[in-house]
Amino acid sequence: MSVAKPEDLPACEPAARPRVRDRIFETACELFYRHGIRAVGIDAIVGAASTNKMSFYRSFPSKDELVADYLRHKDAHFWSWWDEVVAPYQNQPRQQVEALFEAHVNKTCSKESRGCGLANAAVEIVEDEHPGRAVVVSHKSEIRRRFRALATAMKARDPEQLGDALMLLMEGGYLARLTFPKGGPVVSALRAAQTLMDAHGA
Amino acid sequence: MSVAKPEDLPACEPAARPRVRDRIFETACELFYRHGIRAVGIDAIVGAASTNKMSFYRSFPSKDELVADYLRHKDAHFWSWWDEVVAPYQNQPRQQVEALFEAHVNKTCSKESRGCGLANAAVEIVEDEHPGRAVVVSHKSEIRRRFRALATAMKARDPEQLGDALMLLMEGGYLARLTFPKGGPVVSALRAAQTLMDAHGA
DNA sequence: CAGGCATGTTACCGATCAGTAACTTCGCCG
DNA sequence: CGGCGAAGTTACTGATCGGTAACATGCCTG
Repeated sequence: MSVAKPEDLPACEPAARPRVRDRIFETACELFYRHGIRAVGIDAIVGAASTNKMSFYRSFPSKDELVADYLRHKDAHFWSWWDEVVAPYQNQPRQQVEALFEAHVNKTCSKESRGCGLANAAVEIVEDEHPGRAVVVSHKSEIRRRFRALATAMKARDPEQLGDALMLLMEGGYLARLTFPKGGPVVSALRAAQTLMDAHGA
Repeated sequence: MSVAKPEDLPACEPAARPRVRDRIFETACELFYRHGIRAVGIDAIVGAASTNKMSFYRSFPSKDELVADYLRHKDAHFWSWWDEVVAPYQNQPRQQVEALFEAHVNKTCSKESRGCGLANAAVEIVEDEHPGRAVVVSHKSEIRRRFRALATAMKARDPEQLGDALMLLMEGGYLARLTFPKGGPVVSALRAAQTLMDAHGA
């Protein structure tokens, strides 16, 4: 592993892999999201990435580990999206939720959307031992935690109840997206969230 | 079922296949629901049903067609559940929705639950040509239609908006079930539905 | 008993799956 | 130029995928 002339400056990062690994990873992410995890094999990935299987296995220990990486990537991407959407409304939890739902509706209605990659993985990955399973579980737990925290911050009458309800609205939109070509019921998500927050006096 | 000496009454149904087909089908339904569609192969099904592949292909034209049958079965089962839950509350749409959500929460929290088989199929089946795809789409469309009809019947201020919101709550519960071992946010679904209906003056 | 039909058995097909070995080529840098 | 590492190439493994052919049973009924 660690090559780097040991004498001077061992280059903190492991030389930042040139490109093949990134090309494979990017391709895999798109294919997994668009067609599902089980539906996409290694051959399909390396084919689409214009490389070969050996180059793949030089960069990734196994498909399952690649899947876990894909899910970690989706997780990180999701939270940076969240933080970005929320940023303009410091200490305004209600506005934060509204911004989140507005952005969520837009994102989910776009024609490239296939819902939430993490949620889809929750359907496809059943085995507890799969390295991606833990990523999915902790992702969804964090969503619940954050919605409840927001509900608390906005002084809702029953914060846990409101937080859960908001999460259900969001997750439901992801799921519905898969069967309704234009998004379907998701379009009502923002107003539903507002109605709930109003009713909770927040 | 119907025995009937063949001399009279030629039994309109094709003699109601004895049992192998049913054994296979029942086994397949359980495996598909528990482990997912793509994760379960023909060999696994016939193995679990204590038969062999030939007997399978004498009863079903292909795996895809079996999957479609599985989904049609889930669909029929779902609507008979719905009608049953709703039956005691004729012309009381609000009570019908409450009964539906109460039953939904109970069902979804049970430890055998793996959410909604149709929704899970929406994740796994991406190809438009797959015979199961149409079943899933029409199932979800009908859910939306019914929720909107209920919202209309209860004279909600904005029936389409309320109907969609109720659907999102329900679908969200199915999805959350897959990551939260005890059901998670679903437990709040009934109260959320009530809050929404209250707010819509229904 | 004879016939017929539902089922079981075995072996196979070609395709694809995840994963590996051995060798060659390319491009960069000293 | 010489060398080294990253990448490409080809061929392969053994398992599993969906699906089929040919044949051997069993069992019920006429």
